[in-house]
Amino acid sequence: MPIRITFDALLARKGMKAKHVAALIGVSETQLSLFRSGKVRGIRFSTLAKLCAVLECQPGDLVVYDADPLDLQAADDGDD
Amino acid sequence: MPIRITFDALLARKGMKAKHVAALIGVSETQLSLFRSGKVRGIRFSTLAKLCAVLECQPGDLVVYDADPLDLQAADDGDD
DNA sequence: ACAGAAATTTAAGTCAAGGTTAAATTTCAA
DNA sequence: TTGAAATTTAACCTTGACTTAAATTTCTGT
Repeated sequence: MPIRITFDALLARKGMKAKHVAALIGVSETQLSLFRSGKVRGIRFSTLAKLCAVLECQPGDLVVYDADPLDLQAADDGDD
Repeated sequence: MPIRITFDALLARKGMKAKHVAALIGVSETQLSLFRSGKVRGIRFSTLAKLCAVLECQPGDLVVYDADPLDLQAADDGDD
């Protein structure tokens, strides 16, 4: 999966604990952990917005794309 | 919804037509149109990756967060 | 003004997965 | 070593990202 979650860097920079963030944005620790470790296949904008609000960041600070020349060929059949 | 889709700017910059992008990444024109106009509430990373691949961009170039001081208060009850 | 392409919208439907709670296990820091 | 933080698994619920189809609207060129 060429989409990588860069959550830890933000957390560290803000000096916050995941548990605290989860409580602040009203999401379960479970889900935040799954997101954090790249185990989710998508995200709702409502959740993304809350994360950005709490961490005072942009979506691009949480989710990045690792370019891969094979992505375009693989667009038709199933990827990830 | 504080998440805003900045798709049109990219499209124009690349000089591509939405129909073409839809065909390239294997997504319906319908869905791309809905995404483009901010009518979807989330996105799968597989789709996001394909968009990034075709448009040669980062997630942050497609999705931005408009900071709103009310977001944190609204985190508990329903937003969007 | 006309014609065709591109884009939007609505509707109806499928189903993957984002989300939850609960509980056990593992990791981390004082 | 002891408790808090984090991870993982499982079972479940519900949303909504997707699809196709078809009608309508907007855009573009001639």
